[in-house]
Amino acid sequence: MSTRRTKTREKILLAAWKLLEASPPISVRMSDIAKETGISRQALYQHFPARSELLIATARYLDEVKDVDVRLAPSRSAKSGAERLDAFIEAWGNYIPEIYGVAKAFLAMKDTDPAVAAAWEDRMQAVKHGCNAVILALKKDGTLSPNFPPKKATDILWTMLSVRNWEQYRFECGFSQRTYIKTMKQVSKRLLFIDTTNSNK
Amino acid sequence: MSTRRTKTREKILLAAWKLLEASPPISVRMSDIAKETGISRQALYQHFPARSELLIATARYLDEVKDVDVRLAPSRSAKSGAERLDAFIEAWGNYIPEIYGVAKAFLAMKDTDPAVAAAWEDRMQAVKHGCNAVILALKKDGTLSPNFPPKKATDILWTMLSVRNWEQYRFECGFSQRTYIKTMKQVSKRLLFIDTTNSNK
DNA sequence: TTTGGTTGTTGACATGGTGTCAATTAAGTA
DNA sequence: TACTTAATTGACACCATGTCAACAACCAAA
Repeated sequence: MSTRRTKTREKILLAAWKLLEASPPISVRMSDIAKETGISRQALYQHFPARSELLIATARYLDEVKDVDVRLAPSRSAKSGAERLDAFIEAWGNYIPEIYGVAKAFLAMKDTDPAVAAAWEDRMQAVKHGCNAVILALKKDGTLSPNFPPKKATDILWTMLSVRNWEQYRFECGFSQRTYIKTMKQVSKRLLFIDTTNSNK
Repeated sequence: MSTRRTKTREKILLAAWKLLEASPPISVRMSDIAKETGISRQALYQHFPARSELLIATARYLDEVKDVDVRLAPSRSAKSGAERLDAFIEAWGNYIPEIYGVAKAFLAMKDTDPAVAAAWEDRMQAVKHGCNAVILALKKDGTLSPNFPPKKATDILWTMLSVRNWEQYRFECGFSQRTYIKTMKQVSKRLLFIDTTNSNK
């Protein structure tokens, strides 16, 4: 039971997380994380062979703590496709701000580090699967617009809900988080639902 | 007439452009640009005090060569709002791939360099103004959906047409450039047009 | 054609961040 | 207490950016 090692490791991940999620955002160096943890920079490398590994481990740690599956439960148990769409946007859309710091670090590094790119890709594919499930539920209900084949509808929804777009809406367009969620629901419905004389209230 | 200086400067910009636009994309260092230009790395700094300045100058050079205004002319002279929307998407959407290499370099650097961030911001605001003009034309026609106030419609269209989204559609979703354009036209129409018994063919 | 100023070249060096290594100290446990 | 594991310190390699100084090549005008 290397309890000491485990404890330090967790302290490191916690420190990394805290710094990455700091606002205003700062550039987080290995030395910053070491200082925040209360150990030497070199000791960091005994736990994580590279910055990229530490980043990936931090993401995994987040996954664990934040329990994504629980958050997505309402979406999965929704009765109609419409409800499922709303629940999914609610869950994922409100998850983004909680992971944004780490996500930003991933996005900044994925162009230079293949391992980071792969880890990011994984997570984004998971989101895409979520989108796809929503689209399939709509199709099953017969409420998916015939304008878009399911695959394409998935691509569109997925792109619409990207972290980059969240970033733009929040920081460039000045949307509040609430407005963001409301808008995404509104837009996705208008876009993906079959045309009826539907009033989207 | 420092014709020699001017000539070298242009050679540098051309080299930078060529390398940034290279496919597959590569990370472009000052030494790479120097080599491509046929001068020493240090000589580069006699023309551009920093990498960021060189990048910004390259963008300006692109602006000049590519003549954005001419491309946007069809959009501005469109008769209806609908035509204007199509023309704008066509112009901007087909412009993106031509500047993508440089845009990518901007996006990678704007988080660390304020000057780069400002230059990028400028260009994106120009695009946003284009989007806004489109929305206003729709409103004037009375064909803008009442679901979205003009400002919000602009934000949505602008975000939809971001370089990041183009990137995702092209490389993540595997859209062809043609499919991308077609999809953006289709989505924007469906989203922004007032509900009539419109068949979007 | 020589002189002078501009442009480019070479080599050396500072900086800042990542990652490595070796020797040493401090804990924690058998 | 003795052994193992974890952390510390200090030094160093690497790589990209950016700076500096001394020197060479070029072009133009007198």
